[in-house]
Amino acid sequence: MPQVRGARLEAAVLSATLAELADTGYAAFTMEGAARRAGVHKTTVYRRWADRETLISAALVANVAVSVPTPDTGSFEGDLRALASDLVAWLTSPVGGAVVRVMLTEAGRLPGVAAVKHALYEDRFARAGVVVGRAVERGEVGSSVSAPAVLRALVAPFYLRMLVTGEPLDEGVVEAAVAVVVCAVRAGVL
Amino acid sequence: MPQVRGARLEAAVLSATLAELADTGYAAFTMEGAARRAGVHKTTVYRRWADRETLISAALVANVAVSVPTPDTGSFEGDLRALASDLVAWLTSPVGGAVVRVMLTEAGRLPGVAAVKHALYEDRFARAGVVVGRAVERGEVGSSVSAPAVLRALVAPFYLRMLVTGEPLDEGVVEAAVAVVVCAVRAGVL
DNA sequence: CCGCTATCGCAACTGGGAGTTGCAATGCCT
DNA sequence: AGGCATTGCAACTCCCAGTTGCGATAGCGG
Repeated sequence: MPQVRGARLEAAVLSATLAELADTGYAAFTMEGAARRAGVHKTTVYRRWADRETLISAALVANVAVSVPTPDTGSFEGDLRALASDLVAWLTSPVGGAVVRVMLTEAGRLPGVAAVKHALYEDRFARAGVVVGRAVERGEVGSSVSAPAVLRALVAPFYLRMLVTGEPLDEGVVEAAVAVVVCAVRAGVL
Repeated sequence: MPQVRGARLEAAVLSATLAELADTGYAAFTMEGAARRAGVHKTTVYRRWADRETLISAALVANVAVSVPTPDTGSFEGDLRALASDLVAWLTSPVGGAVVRVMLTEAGRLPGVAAVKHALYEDRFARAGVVVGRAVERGEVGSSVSAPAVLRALVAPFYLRMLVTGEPLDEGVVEAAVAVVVCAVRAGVL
């Protein structure tokens, strides 16, 4: 068993941390468990990350999806579908699911995590603004449509299923959400 | 300082447990902290509840809103508004907010809590079924409307704000949610 | 009013995980 | 091969979960 060190070790520990979080949850997470899973000694973990919260924050921050391209399918409905599909794919992926779940529950109290959350939302709302703006230019929707309201209405059902009811997420849910948003926008209630 | 015992003590400990959960969160919750807040010794807590999880489950179960009357305002929109307002009032109350937050995050793994959650959802869906059924009888909506879909669409925005974005919950949010649902039902997409 | 008993407070204990320290071992770069 | 940074390891303190035995007390019936 060759001793691993440096960047490979760091990546192994962060990955083990995420796996451990997914398995046991935030409350039952232990530094020793993560170290053991990474095949590394506890002291080594503490040399790179000050404490439990710092390690967990780092693992989450390293795994949030960064800038993906803003969809441009040529139609408002197509763009909404693309946005929704991307989010559902992320939420249903093993890593994404674990990251979001932990980030939105106990770890949301950690300042580093809160900052990343905020930046992520800024990005998402900006993206929705671009999509809505193009739809307005095309004359598909009125100029009074609120982009944040559209985004909230679009994603709310996914988080409800994931965090509250525990119901599964599939393409049918995406279609339903898109249909509701399109209908609400046409009726002028968003 | 007179020694408290019996039923009053039990109530004090459960209340302190909820307060402690709201303050520190599930992960940082300690039996000694809850006991101290209740003005009671740690041993006494362990005599009534086997362990940490049992105590937390008991505190949550004792504080979930039990059967409230199903609204019957005479109109579909009025009933939806009543359902939504009740939920928002519960979510924004100190006790309700804490209970829901803890129940939907880490404590959801506890079997006793999961059972209560399930029962609560059954009740909510049944209530929504009654409201939709009456609207169908009145001819306000088509008979193909899905009551679970209506309920999900109605409540999703509240949980999104509470658990994901952290945005405030007020009557404006209720109105917006009701408007979207009414519009979607009329368009036949729910 | 007094004693009986269930209940509570308290101190002391084990066990495990957080976080720290000093030292020996090992990998990597020159 | 030598030097240096990094890792492994053992030993420590501290805090909280959970347990035990005993002394104190409240509220009960007589």
